Amino acid sequence: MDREVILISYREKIKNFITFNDEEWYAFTGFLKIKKVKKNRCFVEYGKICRELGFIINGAVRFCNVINGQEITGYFSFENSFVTALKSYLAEEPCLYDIKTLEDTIFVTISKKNMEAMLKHPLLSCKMERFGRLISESFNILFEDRIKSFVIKTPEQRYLDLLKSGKDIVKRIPVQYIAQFIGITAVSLSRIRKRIMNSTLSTNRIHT
Amino acid sequence: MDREVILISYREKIKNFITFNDEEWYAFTGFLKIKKVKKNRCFVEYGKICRELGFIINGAVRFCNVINGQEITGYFSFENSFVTALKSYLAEEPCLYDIKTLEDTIFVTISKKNMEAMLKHPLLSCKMERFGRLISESFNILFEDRIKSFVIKTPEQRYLDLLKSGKDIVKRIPVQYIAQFIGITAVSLSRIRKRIMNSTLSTNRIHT
DNA sequence: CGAATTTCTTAACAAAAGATAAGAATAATA
DNA sequence: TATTATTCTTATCTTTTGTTAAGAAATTCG
Repeated sequence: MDREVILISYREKIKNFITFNDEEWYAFTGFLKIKKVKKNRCFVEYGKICRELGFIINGAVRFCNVINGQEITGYFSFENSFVTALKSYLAEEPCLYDIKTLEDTIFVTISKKNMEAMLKHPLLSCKMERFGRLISESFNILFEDRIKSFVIKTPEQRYLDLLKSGKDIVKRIPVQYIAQFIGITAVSLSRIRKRIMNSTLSTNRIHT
Repeated sequence: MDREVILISYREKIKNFITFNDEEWYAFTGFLKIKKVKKNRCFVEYGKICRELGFIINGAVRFCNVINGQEITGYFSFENSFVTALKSYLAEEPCLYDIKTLEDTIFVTISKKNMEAMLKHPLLSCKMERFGRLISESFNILFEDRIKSFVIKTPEQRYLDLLKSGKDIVKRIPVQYIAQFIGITAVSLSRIRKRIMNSTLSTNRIHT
């Protein structure tokens, strides 16, 4: 995919966040970069300051903590969503996890520097404030639900919710990562899955 | 406290998010309301759409889910922080929890309607986009840490982190609510506290 | 101050999750 | 296709948490 095609796709996909007239679009695209990252590589690396706000055109990433030498994946993002190491990006401090690609992934990125330039740019300033706000708010909505699920739900309920949601994460992500996403070990999730299967089976038997 | 005093305090406290010249301030304050809520009353009520962005001048609130007839508190906010039922406020959907005051609390609030008016107001528009963005981003930073703690830490570690942080929540909040905040029962936290105490004692003994 | 209420701790048992290791099922790739 | 490697499940045992109930400690309020 060449730059022009990717940017056209990007413009379409972010139109719920921001729209442009041609003049603005021309100015805006000058600040964008395309970044192609092969499978299992880092988009953001532990210990470094994340200076990019990304948007996934296609592909997927996982947010990956290393605890006692073992990887624990806390989150996923798929195509058509914004990705960044939020705290690191916002506070300009070293990132405490990796963001790694699960597949070959194409990003459109805005560097922090360019974002700040746009926030001062006469033509774009106000629009970019809004753009930033809407992106940030969309993260808030995701996060609020996720925190609530940890506070009021059991791991089993969280897994059932995931199944019900029918999200990409269920279809495309290895079970071990899903377990970590839920906050438990793979072994424990395996037991939960068995419990669910058994109770589903016995329920079906009653009804037939 | 009368309105003028409260607003002066507000202006000072939010200056990291937004600053005004006198003309802007005059316009801005026209959109603000003061809300005083007695202890143990709702600032936001389950099932209703939250249409206010609040800021706590003094007092404190808890975010309170009702599960099987039992209250579970998932979060707290204290003076000098913004409060709203985020998802409900942003998506204009019924709120799925209460926000209740822990003490008599004074809020400065911006109604959604007024916020939208300001976002169109020639003098304030761009500033308010930014204001909204910065508030939203500050929530994101809090949320990201909190989610990570659920994914990679045990309840015991989460409690120890809280102690280390020395936050108001440790000093001002009943233990049972802290347990819920951590995602466990009060009984379980009680055991954890005992474990910690014992290991602290034995450590001290070794060193003396 | 004293009674009543609420909050916190402890105990006992059940249920769930963590750790480790080994075997089955899948997927990758030579 | 056969081999290798990875991922998933199962088993066993330990640790932790949930549940319920009862008693201790602290608060509230008349």
